[in-house]
Amino acid sequence: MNVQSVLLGFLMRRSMTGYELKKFFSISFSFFSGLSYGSIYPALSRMAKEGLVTMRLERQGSAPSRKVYTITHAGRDAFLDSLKVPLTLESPKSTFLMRLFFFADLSPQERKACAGKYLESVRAAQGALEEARPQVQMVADRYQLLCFQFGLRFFQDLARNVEGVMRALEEEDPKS
Amino acid sequence: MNVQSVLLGFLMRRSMTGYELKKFFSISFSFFSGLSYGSIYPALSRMAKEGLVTMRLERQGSAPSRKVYTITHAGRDAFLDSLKVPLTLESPKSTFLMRLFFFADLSPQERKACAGKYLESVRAAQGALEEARPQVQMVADRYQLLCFQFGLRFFQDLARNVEGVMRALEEEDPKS
DNA sequence: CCGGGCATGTAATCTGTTACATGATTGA
DNA sequence: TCAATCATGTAACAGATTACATGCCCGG
Repeated sequence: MNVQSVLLGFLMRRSMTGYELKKFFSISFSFFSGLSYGSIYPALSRMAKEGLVTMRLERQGSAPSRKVYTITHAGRDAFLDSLKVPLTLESPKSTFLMRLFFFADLSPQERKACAGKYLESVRAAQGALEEARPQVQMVADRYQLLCFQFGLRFFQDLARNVEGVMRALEEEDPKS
Repeated sequence: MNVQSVLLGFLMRRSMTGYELKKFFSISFSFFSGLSYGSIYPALSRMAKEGLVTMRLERQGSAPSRKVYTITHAGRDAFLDSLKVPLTLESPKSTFLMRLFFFADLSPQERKACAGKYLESVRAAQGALEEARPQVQMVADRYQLLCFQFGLRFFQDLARNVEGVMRALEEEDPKS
């Protein structure tokens, strides 16, 4: 699932400018992915060249022109095809996992501090996601809500997993 | 945690060639990350230039020479410093999450098939990891074992999460 | 004799981010 | 007047992967 598919997916819902796509993306997707203008604008240009979208220039007085992109039939086909490509399971690329792997090179205090801070950040992410719920519920369909819940659970599970590690660290060095 | 830090981390344990590093990496790390020669060899050359490692050429008759890399004092420092850099929480970049987001564009059957196949692959990964346990236990220290268990739990949690999605899909369309 | 493991490396490519560059409108 | 929002884009960089290129040794 690359930039192109995501952009097409949003354009399936309605026509938008690159700027709006980024905003939309930030609201709905923020917790599991990000997209920058540096990838959105070139992708839209390319897709227009390839006939997956059409562009309509909206001049508005002296204000900067908006480029409203609309998905074409070919674009829809490309998007629906991309939804059928078999998924590949990604490995849990966690910075914490990497760090944990080399915990032997840290002191007991450093180990606990590291795991503790990570746990905090996981809980913070979880909290932020929970607070975003009303916003998400405004724009999300049934499956996007499922997506949201998947994300919440993900962070909950992650927190529990890290808590397990912390318990193991405590057992090994109960003092301090 | 970039290529350099990982390589230095392994070289903290013992001196090795690029080839051995890759093998070591595959055994211990495979389930949460991968490294290719295309990134290992250039990194080792660069690190040698920067004085983080030293290289000893081992000629062995007509067989290809081995380049055995040994970590230097500067290398140790660099590695230990890299362990103290604060972790940033990464977002759950899951291909499944992306797909789920656009499930409205699939048929009920396609949705179930997608989630089902993904669940299968998660369970397969879980199984593969469990089978690798004896191998891991041979080479892993206490924290690397913790790492392994973290990975196992990760897949278990992921499977449960996907099962939750599948139940939601069933409720919506109980027939078939 | 041939496949697999040992051993090294480069070049092309991909896919994206960050920083830079510009400029108007609008509301506090 | 000043910050935020709207709006577009490029250039440099980053960090990797994949495919290519080479060649020996050993066991079956």
